[in-house]
Amino acid sequence: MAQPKYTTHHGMVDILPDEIRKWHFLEDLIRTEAEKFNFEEIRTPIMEQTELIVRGLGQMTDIVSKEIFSFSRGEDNYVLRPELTAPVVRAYVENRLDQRGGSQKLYYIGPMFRAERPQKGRQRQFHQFGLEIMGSSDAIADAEVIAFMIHIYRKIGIKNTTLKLNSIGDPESREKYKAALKAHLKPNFEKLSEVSQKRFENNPLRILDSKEEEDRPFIETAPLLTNYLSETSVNHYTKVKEYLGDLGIPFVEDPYLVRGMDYYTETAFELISPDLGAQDALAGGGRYDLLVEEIGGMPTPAVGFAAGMERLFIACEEMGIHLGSEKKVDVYIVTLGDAARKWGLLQLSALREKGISATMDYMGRSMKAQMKDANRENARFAIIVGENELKEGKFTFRDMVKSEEMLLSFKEILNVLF
RNA sequence: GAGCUCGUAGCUCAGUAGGUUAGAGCGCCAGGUUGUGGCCCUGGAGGCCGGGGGUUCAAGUCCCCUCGGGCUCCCCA
Repeated sequence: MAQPKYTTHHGMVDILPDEIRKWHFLEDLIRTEAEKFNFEEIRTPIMEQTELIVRGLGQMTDIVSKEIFSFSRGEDNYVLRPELTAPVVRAYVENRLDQRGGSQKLYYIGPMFRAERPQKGRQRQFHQFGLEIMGSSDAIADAEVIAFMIHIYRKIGIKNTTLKLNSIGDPESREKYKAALKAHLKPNFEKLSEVSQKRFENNPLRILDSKEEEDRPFIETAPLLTNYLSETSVNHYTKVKEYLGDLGIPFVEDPYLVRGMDYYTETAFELISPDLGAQDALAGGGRYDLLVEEIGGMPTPAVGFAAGMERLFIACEEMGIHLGSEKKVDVYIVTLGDAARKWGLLQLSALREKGISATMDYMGRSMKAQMKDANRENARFAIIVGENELKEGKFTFRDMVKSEEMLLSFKEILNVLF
């Protein structure tokens, strides 16, 4: 096929009418379930100040160092948001949401942008939903965040998942651990993979995450972060695990789980699925107790997660789950002749006024073509109107499912439709 | 940034050792039914065989370049 003149940018996809129903279904589900958990939606701009993202996620992270779309205009630096935790925290601080009292429970749905090489489950514009609880350091908050996340996947029927859990502690214990880890790796520095060598100074924790074969022996013998956690961190982590157990949410502890953003503290978790291929993370999140202060707000503990919507759809496909209903319309008005077309146009509004969805042919096609169209559009009923019907004031009212017809006045049709 | 792989109708794909006007199924349009959908039958529209160059009497088919898609590494949703 010849390549069209204009196409979407690499890694950016159109969501077409045939697939929009599953999006609506998922969005509706997220909204109704989030409200059951008493979360409120927040919408922030697609673009933020570059500095917010750099400071928030960390200069050295992969996302900031090579995956953000940014540009400047005059004095201002813009960035297409690569995630929403930092922007939500910004909004929380900027709008003094803490003054609403209590902890703030926020959820969001929307597009994110990362300049990566697209592949299965990875696009440059993709969609996430997620939630954040601001103002609570209690493990109950961690448990609720995870519970909501799991709840959504259970509700949809995606069962083949694993919840990975870890605690990365507070900054002090992490510093102590980093020192110990570096001491352990240093004698074999030359044998480490190239990426790991690069991370040795600026981000040694991520070496634990390495999938490079040559790193494995050193990772396996490395000290565990778990053993360097402060008493407070251990207590918090223990509580989280206890609550998850009580809630009947199975999890696997993964002491090597380290997440990509610098703002994480304490609890870190990831929901993975073997159905996704190489990009196996359905959702991920954790606690970020220092981010609010980092961005200029009062010290405020917080925890949240983000989930990839496209990846959720991939998991559904693999499991044969169909989201959303078929497209349909209540009434299709089939018209013959100009007078009938005008009559149809007027009755469309009358039907819609009553809350009935209705449509008609706009192309002046034959009756057969209109019936075919009504069928394709999944019309429940067809109203057929020509010269005779107009004269008599009685219209052919066809039940498209039962294939039965009656001759009724428009008023009688309205009665049947209720 | 690196590697692998694939580009033939709207979609899924056939195209035999290079050989005349490039095919099928689905979808679309029309007719069979002068006012009736889904099933069936018939017909039609729709392809610079991704683009450019080369080899050859002859290229969808072979070679080179290029563009685009998909997958993988890294990392993440």
